Amino acid sequence: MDTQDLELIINTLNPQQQEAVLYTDGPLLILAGAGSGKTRVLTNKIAYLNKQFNVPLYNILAVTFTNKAAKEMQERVEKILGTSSAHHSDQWITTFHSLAFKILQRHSEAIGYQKGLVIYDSSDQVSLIKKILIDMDIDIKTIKPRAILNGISNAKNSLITPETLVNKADNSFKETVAEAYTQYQKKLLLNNAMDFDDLLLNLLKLFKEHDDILSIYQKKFQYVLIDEYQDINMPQYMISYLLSSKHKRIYVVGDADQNIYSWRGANLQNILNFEKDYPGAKTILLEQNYRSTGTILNISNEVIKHNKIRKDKNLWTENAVGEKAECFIAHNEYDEAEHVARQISQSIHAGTDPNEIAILYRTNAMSRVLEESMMQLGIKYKIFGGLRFYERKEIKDILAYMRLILNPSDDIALIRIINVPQRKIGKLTIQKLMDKAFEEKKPIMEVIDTMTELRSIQSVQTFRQEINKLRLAWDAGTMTLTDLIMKIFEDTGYKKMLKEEGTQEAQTRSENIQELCASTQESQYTLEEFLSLSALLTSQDEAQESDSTVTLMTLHSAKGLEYDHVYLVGFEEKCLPHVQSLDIPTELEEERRLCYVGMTRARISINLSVASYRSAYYEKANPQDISRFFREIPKDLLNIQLSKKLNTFNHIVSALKDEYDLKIPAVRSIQLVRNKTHYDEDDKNVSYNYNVGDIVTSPMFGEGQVIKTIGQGNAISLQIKFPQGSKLIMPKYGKLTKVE
DNA sequence: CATCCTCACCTTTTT
DNA sequence: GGTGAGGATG
Ligand SMILES: Nc1ncnc2c1ncn2[C@@H]1O[C@H](COP(=O)(O)OP(=O)(O)OP(=O)(O)O)[C@@H](O)[C@H]1O
Repeated sequence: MDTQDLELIINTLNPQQQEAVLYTDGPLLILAGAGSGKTRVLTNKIAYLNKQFNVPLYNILAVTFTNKAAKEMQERVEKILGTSSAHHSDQWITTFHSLAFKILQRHSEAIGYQKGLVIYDSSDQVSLIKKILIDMDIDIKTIKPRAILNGISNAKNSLITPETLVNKADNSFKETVAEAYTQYQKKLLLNNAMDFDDLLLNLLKLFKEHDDILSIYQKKFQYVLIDEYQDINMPQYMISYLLSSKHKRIYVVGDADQNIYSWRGANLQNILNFEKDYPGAKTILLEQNYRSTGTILNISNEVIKHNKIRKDKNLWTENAVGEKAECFIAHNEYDEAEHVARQISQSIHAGTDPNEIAILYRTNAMSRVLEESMMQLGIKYKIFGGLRFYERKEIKDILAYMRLILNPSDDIALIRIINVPQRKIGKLTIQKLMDKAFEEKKPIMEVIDTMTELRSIQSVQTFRQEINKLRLAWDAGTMTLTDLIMKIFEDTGYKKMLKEEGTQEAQTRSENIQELCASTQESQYTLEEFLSLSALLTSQDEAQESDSTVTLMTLHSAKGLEYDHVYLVGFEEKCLPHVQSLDIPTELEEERRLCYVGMTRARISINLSVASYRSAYYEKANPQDISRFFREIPKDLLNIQLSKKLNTFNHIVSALKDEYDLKIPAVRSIQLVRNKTHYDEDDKNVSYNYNVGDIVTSPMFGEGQVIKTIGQGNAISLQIKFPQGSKLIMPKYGKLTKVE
């Protein structure tokens, strides 16, 4: 039996991969390009350690980049080992942040925290820092809270303490950051809370200050495996170093070309110096790509070669050559989105599994237009990123109640919900409570009784009683999380509030809370586990795999994933590469790596698209140049397709036409000619006579009503409201018929 | 104290 | 195009 399993683990790998799995004597660095099976090696290695050496899974620490990746790896390991190895409860295939949280929860007192740690997500951070800045008499209009938080986060990622930052501050902004940082950490501690960065820092602190505790985990984690090592930051590097410093059984995999998180402290040096930091380390290169077609690999390799700061590597495949990459030149982002949605729709009708299609973009904001097109064509899709479930107002409100029940000194939670639903406790009252708490350096709950002069003190006391009642009920220990959520929802009047609002939106919110409830039905978590988990879960973890849906996400989120068909939209200068990185060579190279990551997600096809004009949210449409990365793709591996909707003169087309074989859309070229002759006639003979209110039919959109006319004569444009939305159409081109 | 309105400004990427 | 701060009004 066992030997069979072992063979299964080994035989599905090529010789280099096998070597990587079998080598267990000391530090191991696996350097490899995209799709070469790095993750597969790690997965099989875990299975191998378990099967060959009987290493229980609880002695193996495997760190992945996202919770989703961790879950996937867990599932794959389970599949290889069979369900018999149900060490379910004590599995450590996880992310650095979850690892830190799990450990810190157990030892919070050792670093000056109490039990019941709370994790602050980014909106909690913002409200806390705002509060601090206001206390510091700083105008949050001139100094943006986000900027301060960035400064703090950068400091943390470089292991700089508040004190050091104060000493290093050499201008007033830095001084502000340093002072805010100091206050921020104090407040967090007071609220028994940590932000994401603190999880790592505090774990490090725990390990550094408590040899005995470190030693427990060094013994526990006999093997340390780390995926995506190129995107590890300083604290993460230190944590993995400490954990493996006794036994040196640390196996890491990474690809320097996929380093895309340097902006949040990921340091390439960590992987480049691995052999130096871990003397005697063995390095294995994986060079065969199993994921993509020859063409896709070729294109990606050519693009990434243009990075100067880079070691070249030889990545090859035995897969079929495959199709050329498509590149669609659209008029604007709407045209682009429509085209992408059409293509996808056709592809799905032709039998493609929607789950095997992904649309990738540089910024979250770009998803909206795409979503609209997907909806119009009735294509089911899911979005990674954007607003997470746990970041929705109503969910956070309920969670805030839960936080306050768990931890009465959580002022942020208190302020969030003290007047939701309304209890006639206004800004002034809250301000006074905050001031008092600030003065006395006590949590708000504890200063309430000293504030008898407040007009709405009665409401505040009632509120406190309400919370205390809920806490009492919970502490009795007979309630499940589901019960608690329902009780909060009903007893606080939240449900009533939503009901009375009566809007569609309120209905949705109510449903979301029900969903939160449902999600706790089967969980075994304690209240604090549940709360912190909810802060750690990202949008990536929430998606249900069951449906057949197309995936939309940012290039960053696509890391580590793979799809048959990849649509890479916004392949433009200022977009990819992003405008903010154009002047900074190192960041430009990171953009190129991002492009490389995106392209190498594809197994079968890459579909690029470019919008000739794109409007950045508040601006009007700006002409866009095609991405420099486009020119780095070998010409013979590209099929360029022009949109029918392009203006007669298009800057991208004229820039490309001498070098590239541009396919003029067949329909359009005929139309052009025909229109040209018509045009002359039109000029003389036809006068378009459309007025607001006219009913028209269009072959493309069906029946609609004119809601606006722009221009006149044969150059008239009509804004027409169709069932699926309003369109701007020129009757000259649009073949409209007037319905009398 | 609550609600409605206006105006400014905006996110690049995420655990 | 949307969110949040701040002001005017009930
Ligand atoms: N030896 C092999 N034989 C067949 N298929 C393989 C082999 N090794 C890996 N694969 C497949 O190749 C694909 C890529 O593997 P994997 O995700 O492990 O690569 P990776 O190096 O982690 O990629 P990336 O760095 O791009 O995320 C997967 O579908 C995997 O199943």
